[in-house]
Amino acid sequence: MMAAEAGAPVRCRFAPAPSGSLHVGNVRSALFSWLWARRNGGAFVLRVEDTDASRVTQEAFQGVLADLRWLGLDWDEGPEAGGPHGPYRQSERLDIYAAKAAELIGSGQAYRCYCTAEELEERNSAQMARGEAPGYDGRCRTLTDAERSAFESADRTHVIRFHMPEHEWVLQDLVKGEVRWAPDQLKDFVLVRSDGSPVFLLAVAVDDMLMEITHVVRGDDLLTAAPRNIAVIEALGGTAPTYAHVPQVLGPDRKPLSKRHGSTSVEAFREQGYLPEALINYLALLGWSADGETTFFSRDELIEKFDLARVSSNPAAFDTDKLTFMNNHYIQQLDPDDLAARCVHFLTASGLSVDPTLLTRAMPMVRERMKTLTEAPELLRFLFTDDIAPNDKAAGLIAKAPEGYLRRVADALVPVEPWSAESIQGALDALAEEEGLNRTKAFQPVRAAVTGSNVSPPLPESLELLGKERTLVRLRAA
RNA sequence: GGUCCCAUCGUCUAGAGGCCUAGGACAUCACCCUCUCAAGGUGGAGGCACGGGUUCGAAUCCCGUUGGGACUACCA
Repeated sequence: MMAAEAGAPVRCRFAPAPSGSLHVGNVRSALFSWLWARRNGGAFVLRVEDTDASRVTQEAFQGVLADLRWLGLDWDEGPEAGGPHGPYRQSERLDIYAAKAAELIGSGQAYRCYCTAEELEERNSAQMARGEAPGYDGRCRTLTDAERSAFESADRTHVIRFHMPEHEWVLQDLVKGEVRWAPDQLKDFVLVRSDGSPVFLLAVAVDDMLMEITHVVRGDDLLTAAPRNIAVIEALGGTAPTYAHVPQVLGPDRKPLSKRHGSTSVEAFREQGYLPEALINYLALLGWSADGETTFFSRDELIEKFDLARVSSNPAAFDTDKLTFMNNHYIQQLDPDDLAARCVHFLTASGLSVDPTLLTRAMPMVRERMKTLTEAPELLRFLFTDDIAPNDKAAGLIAKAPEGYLRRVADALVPVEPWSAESIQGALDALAEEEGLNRTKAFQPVRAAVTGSNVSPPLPESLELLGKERTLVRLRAA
């Protein structure tokens, strides 16, 4: 149960089940693992736990890879990257697990167990009744050859069960600290099912050992699996990695985050207009902090500052408001070309035909107004369609405007040259003064007539981008 | 039931015995700025779960209680 020898290159891994898009809780584990690898100049290994092949589709598998790529969590070894410890999909490693299971039987550290489900259940409840910790009692551990063949000829199926060494287990966890289990707490467990398929406990141990993983960063729901992982690795003559069990990510109700809480997948956040930069920064701060003061970290700063030893051991609730705040911050950081490129998808998805040049020019006036990219369409709609039927509030504003005001605005704008935000504002202000209107009263009807909404980006800038022709047409139509 | 993990503002956290009349951020409230909406600025309210110890001194150490969570599978 010793950590990998000091000085050895750090190798971290992320081992998701390919169940479609990644859950943000898993992403945080992946991020911490990735950061630790990068921080130490080590390798990040991606391994896919797809032994439950029946439910794994190629699409789900690709979804996981796509999520990691979108987030910028690149892997040095794994599917599509290759590496010296492949294959990296567990479904392609079945013969390896079988060989290791046979090896354990050969060395007497695992055995065939013929107990039926009914028998196990019966003995379990008896243990419970006696106030003992339930778990396998070791009955088949000492079967004689004769007893074994009797079971075989009676057509009994068997599993391969690991003989858990009966001593105290001490785990030095990077996040949880020292955790101990008494000798009678950890019972013999199944390595291979009766149909010959490996169980998670076998596959993980074998893979972590063979892939020479030095640090396992994963959710603390697996904390009690650690001594069993370690036991199997040691039984196979390997050196167990160091573990870091990070607490679960909770929902607003403080229950472990799940689909129940709405969209929690990377794909969902992407579709809701969140930036990978924001998601990464937010997730990094969920359970970790550099100093308690700093909020924004670039990727390089995270790599430089991240420390598993500073990861909090208490569970954290996911707060969409804070993520959204960070998203707005990162949107403001993007240059117009980049932001525009990221907005295109959302604009076209809502049926707008986008002029790329115009879109880029519009970015400076909307970027501090967008909390998510999904807000781009409503903010910029007026630029990319001429169907600008006023909403209720806009209609109200137009109705309340002084008689003929919009026509006079149009007339006042006709001579404006050059057609720039500055000169447009000058013309609008001059007219407002003549009419005895303050800016609110003067601008709102124009905004309503030109954009169809009571809310829009700054008016003079909007009119500049829209162009004189379209502006005048809309004013006269209203 | 048993074992293990966890417990600072609503939320994320700083805090590793005196620097804490507990700091920062999100959210919230007020004000400022202002052509709408944002963004930005200033300020306010808001917390050490409870009870015992240890100590000159505890958010920090120990024990207990309470409350969450995980595990206890031929799930992972």
